[in-house]
Amino acid sequence: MEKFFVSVDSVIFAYHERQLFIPLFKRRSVSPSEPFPGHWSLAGGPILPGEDFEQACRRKLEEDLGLDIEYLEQLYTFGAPDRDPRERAISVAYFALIRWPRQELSAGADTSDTRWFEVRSLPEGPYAFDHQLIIAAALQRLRAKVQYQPVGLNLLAEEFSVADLMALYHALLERELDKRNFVKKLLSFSLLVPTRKFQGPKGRPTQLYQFDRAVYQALQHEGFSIGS
Amino acid sequence: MEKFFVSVDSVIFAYHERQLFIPLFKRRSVSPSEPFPGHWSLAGGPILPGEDFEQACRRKLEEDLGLDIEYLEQLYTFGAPDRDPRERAISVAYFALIRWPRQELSAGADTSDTRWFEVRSLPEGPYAFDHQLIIAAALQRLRAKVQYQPVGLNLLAEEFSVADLMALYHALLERELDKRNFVKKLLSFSLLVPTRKFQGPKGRPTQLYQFDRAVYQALQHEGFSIGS
DNA sequence: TCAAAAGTGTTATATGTACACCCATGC
DNA sequence: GCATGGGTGTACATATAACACTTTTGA
Repeated sequence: MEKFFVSVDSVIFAYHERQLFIPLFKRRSVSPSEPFPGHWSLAGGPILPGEDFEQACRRKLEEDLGLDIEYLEQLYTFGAPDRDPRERAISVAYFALIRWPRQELSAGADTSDTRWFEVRSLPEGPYAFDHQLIIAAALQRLRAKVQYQPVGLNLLAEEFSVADLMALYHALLERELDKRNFVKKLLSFSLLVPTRKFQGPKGRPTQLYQFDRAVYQALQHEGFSIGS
Repeated sequence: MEKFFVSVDSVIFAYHERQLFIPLFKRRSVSPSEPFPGHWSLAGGPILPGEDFEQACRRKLEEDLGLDIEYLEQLYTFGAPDRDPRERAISVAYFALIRWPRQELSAGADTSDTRWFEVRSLPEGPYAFDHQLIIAAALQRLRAKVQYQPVGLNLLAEEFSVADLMALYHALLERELDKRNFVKKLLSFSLLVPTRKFQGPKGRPTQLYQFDRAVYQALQHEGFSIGS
């Protein structure tokens, strides 16, 4: 009976100024045995004894980024026999949604560089292990998810405008949405609760909203669609 | 860095006489170190070196049931620290769809009893490990899947009647479907290709169909819904 | 008064849903 | 001729999609 190395890796999404970002870590070559020095990689690492997968993800993200996770969902488990050049290793991948952090991110112990990449201009490479594959799977999942579930509670600030929310959908779906139909739909579910008006640097003030948590949760289970 | 036992476990679905079945194995107590003797368990076991998860699933199902798998999809990875009483072990769970086998099933090496259970009357227990949880997750996934993707190609015989297909949906969704609307929808996609008429023991002969593979595949990706 | 961003309704089309009777066969 | 299972169409309700101009503000 075989034993394998098991680690968790997380694809993290954060939303800022109407763009969607993923943080990637540039691996340092701390020891000669660490593979893929200088390659881009996800936040992740081994699971401690007694820890379950989610705890391991949260611990790693706290260690590497000093971040609390809003939402965590198991994505897929990657286990191609040759995915780690050293020996057989499997990765339980998660995808995480977070609020854009206020302060600068702390660099992790085994990384020399953390950078945020807009999802439509991810680096070409090189990527450590099969992390490029994992990122692609996470993006695909989030794109699918946005079509039949509410998304945004764990990415947007507490208060947000309809335009913010719509830009999130736009970033993911890469197609134009109709402003009027979009608002109409959301209001028809009473998913949005108006809070106050906010005057930006330019233009007419915008109405801010919060999600109605109960409705949000209900729609997560029942599903809905946003349409045009 | 920790190493864990890694195994695959498959929840298998097969459709026969308008009912949906899952095979379960009654564990023998071959050696005193094997846990859960006499408990119901899924087909599964360790992964061999050099084998990926899917290969391991297929090998196990061939060994245990002498079956070829039509469709295999990764379901979820279970890794609660206490799920195996012996030591830390994780299970990469798959769900499999197969055509109802013509001949009797062979009993596996480490099982004393294989039984097919209709999904609505699964045994109360006891189940080995967290296999009850895994089965519940698989059923939930198949129920969700049936709502937005075509299902049936890998469960039904090559030729089938609309009533067969509808009964499959009925078994999963546990609600009544409208015969007329059901046919109308499927024909509108040209998902069904008529083949020949079949005279059962009673009643009017029924029109048999095959799936149009190209349309089936397209709908798997695009998604669709069946409605009432 | 201009530029910037936000807000707002109506109509046509497509889709979904409800509903009941006749048909072909074997016995 | 009757019991069994299979087949079929229409009318109504709801949901989606397309579409452009006016409002509020700061500079």
